[in-house]
Amino acid sequence: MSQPIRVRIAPSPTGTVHLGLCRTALFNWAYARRFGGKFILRIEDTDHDRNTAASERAILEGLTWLGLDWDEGPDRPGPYAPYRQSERVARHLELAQQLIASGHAYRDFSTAEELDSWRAEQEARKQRVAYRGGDRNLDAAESARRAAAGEPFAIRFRIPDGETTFDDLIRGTVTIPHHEIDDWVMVRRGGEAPTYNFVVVCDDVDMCISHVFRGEEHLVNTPKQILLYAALDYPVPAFAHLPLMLGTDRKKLSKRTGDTALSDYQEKGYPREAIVNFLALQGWALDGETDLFTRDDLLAHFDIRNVSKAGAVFDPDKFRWMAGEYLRREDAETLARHVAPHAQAAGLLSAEDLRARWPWFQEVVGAVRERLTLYGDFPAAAGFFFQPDAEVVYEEKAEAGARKRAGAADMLNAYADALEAGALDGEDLAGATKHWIGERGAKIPDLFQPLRLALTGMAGGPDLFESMALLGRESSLVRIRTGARRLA
RNA sequence: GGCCCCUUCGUCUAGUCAGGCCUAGGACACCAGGUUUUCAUCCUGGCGACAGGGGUUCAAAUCCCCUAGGGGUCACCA
Repeated sequence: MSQPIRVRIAPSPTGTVHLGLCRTALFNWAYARRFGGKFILRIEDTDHDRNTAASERAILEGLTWLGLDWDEGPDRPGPYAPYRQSERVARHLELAQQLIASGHAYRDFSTAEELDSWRAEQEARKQRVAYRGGDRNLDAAESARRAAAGEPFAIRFRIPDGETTFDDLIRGTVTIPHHEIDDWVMVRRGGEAPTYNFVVVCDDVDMCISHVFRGEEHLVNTPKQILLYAALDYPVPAFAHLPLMLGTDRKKLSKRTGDTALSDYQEKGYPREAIVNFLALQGWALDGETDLFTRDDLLAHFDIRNVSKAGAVFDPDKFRWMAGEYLRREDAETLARHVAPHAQAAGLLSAEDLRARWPWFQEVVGAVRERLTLYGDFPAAAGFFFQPDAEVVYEEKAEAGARKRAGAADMLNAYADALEAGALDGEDLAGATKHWIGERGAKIPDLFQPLRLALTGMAGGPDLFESMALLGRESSLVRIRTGARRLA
């Protein structure tokens, strides 16, 4: 294995950017970066109705956002361009012809109807037999003549007798008997459209891919491809089949049991490093003790050989926890910057407000940071700071709690009076307030609970005095007076 | 159903290749305490697993065999 390390991710641009794709990309990327290889992005857009330009863009943006940079790709031309499979079809067809000439492939003139009836026969016989096309042994000259006459055909790979054994970097030795494998279609009837299993190998060959790391669902495809490498007379790359990411139903992660799109997590405000960290933990562990590790830790220790074999059930709770860990480690400035888009999206304040009151905004974020798990939690946690003073939204539970305090309204008014009179001025408003409560023969919650309601409308929240400072004297007083009125 | 892969706490996993350091470690979740003006954060403690059965060995989570369970795959989709 002295050849240079070149790994790749080959997503098809259909739909959203799936977390499974992100993890496969991450492992390929990490391997390339750890061992000084190249990471290639190739778009698998073999002509299909589902391919969209928007999806291709989403893939490039998503991977870029995650910080998984590639060395060669559709937007980053390298020595093996182009990096979009649809642009390489001429080459695929050329190789297909070459394989017909060498006898590794043959033209199958079977019609769709013939195929259907063959399949029906299998069904009836209750026993599956691999497809060996009727035209498999057609005389070469005859085959060429019919093709020249314009008769439509598909090109199939000729699976020899025997079995294929290969060494999987994660699973060890895997053997699959050939009688399980169809003579598979390399080029569809019509002669213009090559299939996935074919182009993948053609392109991996042409791009000198040394290691193929992909999902376990491709494990049984591997013999087909290995046989093709041999037919093309090209060294077989190393393979590693990653365990699948499973949903809570223990089946391949899908929308059935939760969010699977990277964009879902971006929109909810998961820190990107938390996503990378969590994805890495799906099948790989740094040392078994440390769950939280940096990208550098990953790059210093990652090896595909340490990836586990068993599928990993995706645990949304642990993912959220991890997001919170990363979020809370951010400094005030960074956190505020990450939270700002969510505050705007929720209509809390405009871009201009944000600019004009940036230092204040940072302090507000700082006041609630312990209550955030995701950036997107900010509007719910700190929304009250942005509500009109006379219209603070009271949560039912909070209001009920405040009403249980006898004389809550009077208490609030009296407290407002004291504040206005400057009776509590000084360094320590919290201490002065507690002293004030004691003088009146009341208990702390008698004031604090209604006060919290008046100020924030919530039952929980940041420190009351910090909140008042952030709200400002005027706003605070209006809110307290309003609270007294509403509780009366 | 055939074939292939997999199997340690509910979940993610360490330990398995090189059998003894494992009365199986960490984390999430959960439960119970503590800190706190509330909520949250934070701290402490608890609960909790080697799928089952046979071997091999002085010794097995670790090696071998069988069984069971789960998953993947069987397209002119990718």
